[in-house]
Amino acid sequence: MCGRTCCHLPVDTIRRACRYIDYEGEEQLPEWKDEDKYFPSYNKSPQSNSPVLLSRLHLDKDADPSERIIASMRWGLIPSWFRDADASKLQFNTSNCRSETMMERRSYKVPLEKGRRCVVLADGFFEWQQFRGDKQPYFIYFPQTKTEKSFFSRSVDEKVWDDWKMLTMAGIFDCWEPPNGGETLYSYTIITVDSCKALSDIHHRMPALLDSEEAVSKWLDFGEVPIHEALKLIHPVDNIKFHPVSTVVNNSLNNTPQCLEPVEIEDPYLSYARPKATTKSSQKEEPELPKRPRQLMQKNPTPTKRNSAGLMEQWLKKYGEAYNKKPKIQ
DNA sequence: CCAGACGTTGTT
DNA sequence: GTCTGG
DNA sequence: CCAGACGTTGTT
DNA sequence: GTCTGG
Repeated sequence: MCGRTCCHLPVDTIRRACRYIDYEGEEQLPEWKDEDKYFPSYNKSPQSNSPVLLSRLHLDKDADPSERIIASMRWGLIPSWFRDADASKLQFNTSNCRSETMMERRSYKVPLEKGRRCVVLADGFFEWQQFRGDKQPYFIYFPQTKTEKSFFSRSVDEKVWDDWKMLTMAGIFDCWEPPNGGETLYSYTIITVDSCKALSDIHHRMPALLDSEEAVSKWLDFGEVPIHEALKLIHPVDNIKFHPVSTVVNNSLNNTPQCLEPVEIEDPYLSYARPKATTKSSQKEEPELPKRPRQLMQKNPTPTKRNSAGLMEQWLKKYGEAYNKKPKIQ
């Protein structure tokens, strides 16, 4: 599941991390709508704003459909029909959306049918593993080109973050007009799936990750890629790294780099070791033991099947597999 | 037809 | 136990 | 997601 | 606004 992220990079660094190649083969930096509504934090919770990618076609009627923009949006989707004057009065949770039922849920089906697909950006997300009533948080993120360790020390040179590969999560957004007037509120939900093998020891759900440029492009391009094609992108993704972090992250007010710092933890598997019951009378059901989380080395993701025609297909032929070969800016 | 919901997570 | 606020 | 509140009257 | 339950 996904109820906390880290997104601490400044606007310009994020824009550079989001450079991409459009269908004309041109390198682009996305424009940022509502730049001033984004506040970087090592500890972002629902109701706060984070950067999301979306097709410019949502805002400009005759934009190139492959053109991406970044917008600051509220985490926790407010359906367009919500009538209370205060968005925070919504009486149900929309920070996550189950992929299995999203086409049946009124709050998600309607925006999905309008093509309101977005890609939520973060340095990574946090997940809490439960054992013996305790909770161990982990930081979870895409594998990096530079060694992961170089990002997490206390005295890290902030410039190393220029090389961070941001996490890209599939989301749905909606637009809400405050009944008493004011600006349109853009808000989003993060789609969840069963967890991948690598994460299954930590938790049984995870956000739907888009782990290639091709997947991001298809999820965003609601003009070229119909829902039934886009839904094929929503599945567990194993291309992931993680490490345990301090419980400092538990309190969302703790906005410090310590939230990312790896910590040594007592092996929960060993901590469960105890004598086995030998008599029939004490043959109670043993509580299930959490397994030792392992850092699994993952292969490159297999490219998604290509189905759509026209510009999209041409673009894919040329750039679809250029994933990770980021062209330099200038 | 009207009334009322509209959502996810986890869990002994 | 359940909801709100961060 | 976790942390922390969960309530009213009247009072200084 | 739209769907489900009665």
